[in-house]
Amino acid sequence: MPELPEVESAVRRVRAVAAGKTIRTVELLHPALRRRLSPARLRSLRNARVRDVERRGKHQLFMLDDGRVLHAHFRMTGDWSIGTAGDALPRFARAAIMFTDGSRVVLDDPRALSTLDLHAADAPPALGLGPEPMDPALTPAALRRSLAAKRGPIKPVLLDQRIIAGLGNIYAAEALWHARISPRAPASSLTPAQARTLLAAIRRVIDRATGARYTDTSVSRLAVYDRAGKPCRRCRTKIQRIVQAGRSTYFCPRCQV
DNA sequence: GGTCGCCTGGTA
DNA sequence: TACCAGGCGACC
Repeated sequence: MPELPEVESAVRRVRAVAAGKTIRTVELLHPALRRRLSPARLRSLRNARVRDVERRGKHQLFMLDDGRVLHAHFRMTGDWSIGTAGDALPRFARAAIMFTDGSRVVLDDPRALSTLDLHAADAPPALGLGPEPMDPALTPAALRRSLAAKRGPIKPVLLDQRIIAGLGNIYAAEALWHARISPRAPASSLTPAQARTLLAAIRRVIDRATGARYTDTSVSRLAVYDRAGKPCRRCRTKIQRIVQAGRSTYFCPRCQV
C-alpha cells in the first residue's frame, strides 16, 4: 500500500510495539519470502533485541542491538497487523514476528510481493535512495540538477527513488497536477520556477497524506489519481489516463503543460 | 526509457 | 474472463 506517508504511519505503529522488545520467533507464512531468508537465518533472530525501527524512503529497518538489520519492504500491498500471540491471523498473513512479551507483528499482504531481508552487522543495506522529500538539503536547484541528468518524461523519472526517496505513483501524479506540469514533459526541461513549484507540491501532497493509511488514501480527495474521465478540479477538462513505463499516469491535458 | 515477472485479489 | 493494482529488479 505504500508510498512514503503510509510507510511512515506503518513504521510508527510497528515501532510502538517492537522497539525495545526481544524477538522470540520469526515465522514465514508464504514461500516467496523464503527466497531471501533461510531457516537458519530466521532461527538466528531468536533473542535478538530490536533497538528501534526506522524508515528510509519506503523501506523499514528493524535495527537490532547486535548491529544486524531486519529489512522490510511492503511493495504494493503490504501492511502490518499488530496484536498478540493468541489473536487470529489476518487473512493474508505472510510472516509473523513474535516477541517474548507475547506481542506479535504480522505482515499482511494480499499480493505477497513484500520482502523481508536480514543484513549482517558488517553489511548494512545499500538502498540507493536520494534525499527524503522533507530533507532541507533538497532545494529546488538540487532537484532541478538531478532531473536535468535524466532522460525521458518527468513522471517516470519521479518514481526513481534516487531522485526523491519515497515518492510513488499516486503522489507523483498528484504533485505534477498541483505544479501544472505535464507528466510527459522531459525531466531535463524544468525551469527553475517549475522546480520550485514542483518541490513545494511534492512536499504538500506528502505532508497532507502523512498519518493516513491505505484505506484513508483511497477515499481521500485525490486531484487526479484514478479519476480518468472525471472533470479536472481546476478547469473541468476530462482527466486522462496514459501509461508510462508500464504504470498508469493521470493528468489534466489542459492545465498541465 | 520499455517490457516482463513476481503474486493474488478486486472489479468491470 | 480480462484487466488493473500505491513497487521494483532484471532484462532489452
